[in-house]
Amino acid sequence: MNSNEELKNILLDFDLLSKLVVGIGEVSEITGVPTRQIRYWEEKGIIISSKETEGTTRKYDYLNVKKILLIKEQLDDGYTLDAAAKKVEERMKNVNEAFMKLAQRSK
Amino acid sequence: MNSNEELKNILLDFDLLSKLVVGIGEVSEITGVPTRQIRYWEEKGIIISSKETEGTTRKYDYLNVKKILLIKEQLDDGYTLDAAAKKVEERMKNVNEAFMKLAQRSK
DNA sequence: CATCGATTGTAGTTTTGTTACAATATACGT
DNA sequence: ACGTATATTGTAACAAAACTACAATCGATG
Repeated sequence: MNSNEELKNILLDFDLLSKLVVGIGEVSEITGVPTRQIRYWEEKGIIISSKETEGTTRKYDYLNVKKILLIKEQLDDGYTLDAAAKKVEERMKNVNEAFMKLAQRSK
Repeated sequence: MNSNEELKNILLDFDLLSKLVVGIGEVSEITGVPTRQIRYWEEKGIIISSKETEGTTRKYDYLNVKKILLIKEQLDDGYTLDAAAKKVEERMKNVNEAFMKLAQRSK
């Protein structure tokens, strides 16, 4: 099986991938950021889980988790939370765009 | 930004994607298969969530969800559960392989 | 109609997540 | 040192989601 076929196999369900939303406990395990801290960032408007718009418990998709990881990086680098958030916001533009396009292409 | 760059952007965290494991309720919403039914398939050994190996509550990764979707398809086509499972097992070989390779490549 | 395969229902319990309060810590300017 | 702003953490009381272990149901086939 060649590379294109592999890719297609995944792309076919890229929209499935975008539906994989995990709980806050899982996010904490993946990223190493305590749940309490994640909720705090959310209070500040830096992270927006799917809860804001619907359900009762917070759910995080790939883009959210990615963002949390990036912010953590910046904090470790010595940036303030706001500065980290701003920097990451920029970087996320590219990630978002790429993700969305791939999701779109697979429909 | 060209296609390769987009792809790379995603591939960079393909291992993150593979860590996104969702709860049974979410799987049910995504696939349309009732939680009760998913647990039943698991009893029969057709689906293997992460619970068997670790935690206390079941978690499902992309491959698990994909498998559930495929089994549902086969059932709707009139196959028995065992037959569906067998057929899907074959198809999953390719999906597994592709997924693993992509995850690997991104390290 | 009895049996098998497949699914569904549910009570009672455990795990996970939520809010809303407050406490703590660190840094910075006056 | 003191006050202030930023950032994080703790926790009690409550709500949601998931778990197990029973049992019931339903359709097809011998």
